[in-house]
Amino acid sequence: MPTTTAKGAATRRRIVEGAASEIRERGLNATTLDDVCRRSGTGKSQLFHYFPDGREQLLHAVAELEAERVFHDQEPYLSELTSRAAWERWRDAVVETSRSQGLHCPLGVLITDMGRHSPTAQAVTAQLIRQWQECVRTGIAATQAAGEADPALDADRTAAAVIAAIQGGVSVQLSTGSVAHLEAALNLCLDHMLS
Amino acid sequence: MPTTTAKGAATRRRIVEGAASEIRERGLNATTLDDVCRRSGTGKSQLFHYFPDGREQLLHAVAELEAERVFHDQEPYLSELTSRAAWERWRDAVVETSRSQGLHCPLGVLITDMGRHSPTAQAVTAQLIRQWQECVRTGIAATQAAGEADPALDADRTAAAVIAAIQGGVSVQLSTGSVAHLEAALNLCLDHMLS
DNA sequence: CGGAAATTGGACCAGCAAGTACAATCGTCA
DNA sequence: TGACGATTGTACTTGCTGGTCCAATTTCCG
Repeated sequence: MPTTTAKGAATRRRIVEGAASEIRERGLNATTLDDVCRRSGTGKSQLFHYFPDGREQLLHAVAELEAERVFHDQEPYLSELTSRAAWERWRDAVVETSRSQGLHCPLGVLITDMGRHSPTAQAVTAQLIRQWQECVRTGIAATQAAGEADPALDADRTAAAVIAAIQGGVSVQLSTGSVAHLEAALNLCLDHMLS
Repeated sequence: MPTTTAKGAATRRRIVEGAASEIRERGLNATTLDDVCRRSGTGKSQLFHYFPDGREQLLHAVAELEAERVFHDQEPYLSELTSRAAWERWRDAVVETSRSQGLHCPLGVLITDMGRHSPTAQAVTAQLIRQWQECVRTGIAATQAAGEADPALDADRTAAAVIAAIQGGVSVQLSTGSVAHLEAALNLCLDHMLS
């Protein structure tokens, strides 16, 4: 592994981001390394220079980038989940993000496309799920502490259910194009928690 | 399209079932037509004889088969959903099926793998979702009529949430190997409905 | 400056998978 | 039986994709 300069790091970044865009827009198995090179204005020699293990290694980097993006999108809402109004803002943000991104949703791509085939990407998604669920769990506990949520709920299991609801809504959206299921699932979770 | 004899129909069936097994066990993109031929004890000439449009057409047939299988597995439970005990039996059946099939779950394969890439398979999954959701909706309405479920619930939206919960639980399972999210999501739905 | 190391371009290779060609059988029905 | 269409085996073609090679060029740094 040669030491890398600023220029090299920039190229590497262009490659990863180009790959992420390409995968989001056209799907994982439809994306070839040549596509990535064309998109990022590089050649295969660069790609294999920065990712000596080839496709797998690049995919791992993409998975990390997408995981970070998903988490980053949620963060501003996740930290303030204590009131019903805050939960509803968060729900609206989730639905709206999913609607506007449509099939190009990083979460959907990450979990449904990448998660299964390469074990390395699977580790990244598992980590994302854990981290995300932990944030939701914290929000639920805070809402309970604020007296706005049913104190009898198991915060961790409920958080798991919320994550599954989102994931399921997104999956259905990927098949049908409609966010109705995502909305319904989130509404049910919120209604159950905040009563 | 030549007229097909009994022997031909049997061969065709073997091909579709072989393809379905192969896809369930090894994933969609890892399954080649040669794999399917080897598995079903046929050759490419048969495959293209019965599926002149090749891979796409075969995938469509596989999607139909899997959709039917998913629906058929649920059917005995879906028709008797009126009491809490019945809902719990159904939940246990869903979880157990998903657990035992693990990564070989037809539903997961169908929606997460096949649904997106070929529009024809997408139509099949959309149909499956509609049909399934309708059954759940009927069960919810029946439970409400029996006085065991909250009558204020919108049966259709609730059914949509339940479908999303299952789908999400299965998706998470495909990434993490654990059915905990599926269980949590279904439990939340049941708790919300039956109170 | 000047050389070593990093970076880049682009041709090339090997293998695999979808799809084709075609001839050889098999089955059925007049 | 015999002919015609359905069925099947095999070898082949074609295109693409991940990955390699190597020489040219740029960048860094004493």
